[in-house]
Amino acid sequence: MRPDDSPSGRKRNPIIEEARRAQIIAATIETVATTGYAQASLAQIAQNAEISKSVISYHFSGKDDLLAQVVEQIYEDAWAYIGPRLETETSAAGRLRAYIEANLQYMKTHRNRLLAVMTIVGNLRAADGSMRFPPSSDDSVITLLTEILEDGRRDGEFRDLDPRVVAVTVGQALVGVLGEWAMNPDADLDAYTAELVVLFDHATRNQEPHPCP
Amino acid sequence: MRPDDSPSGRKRNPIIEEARRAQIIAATIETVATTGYAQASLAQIAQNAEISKSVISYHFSGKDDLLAQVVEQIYEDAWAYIGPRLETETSAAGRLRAYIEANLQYMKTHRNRLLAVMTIVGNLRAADGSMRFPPSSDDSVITLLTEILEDGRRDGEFRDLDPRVVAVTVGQALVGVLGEWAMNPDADLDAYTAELVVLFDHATRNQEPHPCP
Amino acid sequence: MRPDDSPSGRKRNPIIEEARRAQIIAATIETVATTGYAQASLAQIAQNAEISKSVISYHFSGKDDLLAQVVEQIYEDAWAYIGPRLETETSAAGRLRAYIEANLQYMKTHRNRLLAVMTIVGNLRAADGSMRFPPSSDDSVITLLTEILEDGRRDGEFRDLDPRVVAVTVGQALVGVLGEWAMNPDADLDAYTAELVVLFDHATRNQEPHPCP
Amino acid sequence: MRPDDSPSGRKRNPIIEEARRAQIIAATIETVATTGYAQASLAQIAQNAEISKSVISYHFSGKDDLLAQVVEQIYEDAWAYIGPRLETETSAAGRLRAYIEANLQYMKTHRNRLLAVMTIVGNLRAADGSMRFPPSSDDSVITLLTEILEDGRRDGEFRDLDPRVVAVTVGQALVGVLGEWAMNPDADLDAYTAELVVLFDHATRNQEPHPCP
DNA sequence: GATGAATGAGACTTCATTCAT
DNA sequence: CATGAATGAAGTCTCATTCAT
Repeated sequence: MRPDDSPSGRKRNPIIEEARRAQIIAATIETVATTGYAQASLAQIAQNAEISKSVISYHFSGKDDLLAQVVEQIYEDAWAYIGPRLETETSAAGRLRAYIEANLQYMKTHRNRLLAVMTIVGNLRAADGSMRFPPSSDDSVITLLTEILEDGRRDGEFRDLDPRVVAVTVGQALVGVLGEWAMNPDADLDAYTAELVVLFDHATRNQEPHPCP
Repeated sequence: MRPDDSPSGRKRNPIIEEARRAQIIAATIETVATTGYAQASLAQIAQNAEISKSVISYHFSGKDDLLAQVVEQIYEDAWAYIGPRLETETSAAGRLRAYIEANLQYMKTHRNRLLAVMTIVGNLRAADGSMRFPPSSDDSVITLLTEILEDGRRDGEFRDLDPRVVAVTVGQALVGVLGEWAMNPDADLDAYTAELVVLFDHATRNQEPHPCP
Repeated sequence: MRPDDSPSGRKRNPIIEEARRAQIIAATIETVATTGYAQASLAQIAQNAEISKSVISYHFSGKDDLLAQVVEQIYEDAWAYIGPRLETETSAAGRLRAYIEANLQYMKTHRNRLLAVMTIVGNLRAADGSMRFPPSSDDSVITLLTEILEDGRRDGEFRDLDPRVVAVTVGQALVGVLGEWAMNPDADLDAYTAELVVLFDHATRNQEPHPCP
Repeated sequence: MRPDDSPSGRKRNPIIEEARRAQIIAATIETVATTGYAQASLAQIAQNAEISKSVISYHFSGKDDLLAQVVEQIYEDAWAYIGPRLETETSAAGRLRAYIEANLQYMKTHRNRLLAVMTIVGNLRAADGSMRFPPSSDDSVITLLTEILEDGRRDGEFRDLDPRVVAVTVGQALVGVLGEWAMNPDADLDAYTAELVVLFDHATRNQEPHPCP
């Protein structure tokens, strides 16, 4: 039974609780990133965390719950890094560039989180067989990018593009570059970042006919 | 044990052999696409194929072998459709557009193959835990796109882009759009295709300053 | 460890102690009656009692101890109700009838105790696999009924029956009627009671040949 | 997956199949009778049967399925013994006596089946917590006895009794005597049988006032 | 060529129990 | 006196694989 379900009103120790949760989530990220979805059994995770299997059952209601919380935790964490870096930008193009750069920077410093989130998102299914997460990018990311692109188009910064298609493309381009880097850690992710920024600048910017003298 | 290894005195019947192989692969595609990687047990696949589990073991050396052959079969099949459609194009931009269109068209008519290949590629691992396939796009696809982009840049059709980064981006953009459509079959894939064509045209084309009269 | 065994310097508080014991036993009866033996885990019981699992371990030396005490408590309670109702009877037949009626009346007003005791008695085993309680009826009940029947036979009230067999039969007949009512709470337990009284009156009474005039 | 679910139309070997089924059921009866419900794990059963645990899963869809089939098998078997012994009787009283005698005789020669069926019936629950079998006696037994009693009452053989209550009482009396014997194998079951026959003869027979000369 | 049957490893989960606080 | 946390054993079940037929 999860502690939350306990009707006891007595003291709990949220610090230890949270510490264990974090430890288990970290071990899960490590295990999933290293061994893949199918091999990431609770036994492996517990071994990596150097705890007993049942501790996981004690803190999470099951394997699916654990994996889902891992993804949500990473999304939250990533957004805590990216969000502030968007607010300092004034133009839509600036925010688009900032998003691309911040996203790649975050993942660059958290390779295993990237691998774990990609793996889990692509595999975790609900009981009815439907996917538990949208593929590859959080829905809120697509929404955000769509808004940026709409803003830019309305203000004339961007050409007359389809915001949603381009948003999806940006999201997947990031995943693509990250996937390349995931497979080949020696790839120059900074160079990729720079190139992507230029690419989407070209792809989105409004190219008015030059006023000829 | 595969028949090839068996010095059995029986006559081999390559026709039946091949028919069974195809039947099993088809059932695997169906099963993986419908139920996901984890649920695609040999039992499920055999049930879909209306054969006994042991038949699979007879024709394939194991589950991994089966899944790998499924992917290779689909790649082969897709290329048989796409390849000819590139040859009629003369410009690099034309070939880039043709690739995007042909790829999406093929997947549009083979939804389950798309789902199966995405699922397997993202999950199948070698014994050492490393991925058995590059993520999301066949290496040969990236190579092809890289060549097209290099040609275009050399000939001045394209701007001074990084061919590999853009190639990866194109590949992932396709996967992204396909992923969208995979989740929401009602999405207008043709509209997405058109948008992608325009997007990458903008993203790659050389925008020389207009010669003013 | 039970407090009795602990030479702790703390003051014992027998009032709280007993209150907790009663609360836990009540929750156990409720849980066993409602969910069955296998589902009656300490966690479930603790949840029903709105206490922590460890409290149970503190007051009882283990699950088996708890269950055994539940049964003994119910037997004690039932006898406190039935006993006085026998003392007012003078004939063996009257005491037999009174026992049947009082037993069924007690269970009628304590349905969950009935269910709990039937469940536990039928399942709780000693370490060597032997049953911890005689099946369905307390030994002392059989002894009591046997004595009543012996008295009645000796005094000529009853026919020449085998006291023990009839005693067991009475006991099981009660269980049988209660079982019926346990499954179908709408059954008319009072009608059953009346019928049983008549039945065992016929079954036991000495039917001397009528002295014909 | 159970073989029944296999869509393969190819040959099955019902002989081996049935032999294994019988072997597993026998081992289950043995295990449940000996160790009780809670201790009768699949591991124990498999060990008694000297097979692997998974063989059980192969032939039965789960533990509940196995236990339910054990009960049904025993009921069937018992009826195959009892049924013919009723048909030779012409009076209701004769059939009542024959049922009592045949039932006890069957169980006397199959002590473990008795113990197993009592144990399983009292414990096996459906997913919603409700019992899977009526307590202590098959419904069809109660129905049969009720019919016999109704017949006897209609024909004037029996007094004006409540057929259902008496039927339940007979059923439970049998269980009671069997329970006694189950606990104490040295008990004289034949004596019990004779006593029960007399008891229910007295309890049911119509005692018309003797016609005095 | 194909199959039914069997296997053993390993998966997830639940449970009664213990211990420091 | 009570608790939250942790444990390890055991439970049921699924799976890929093998083998005699």
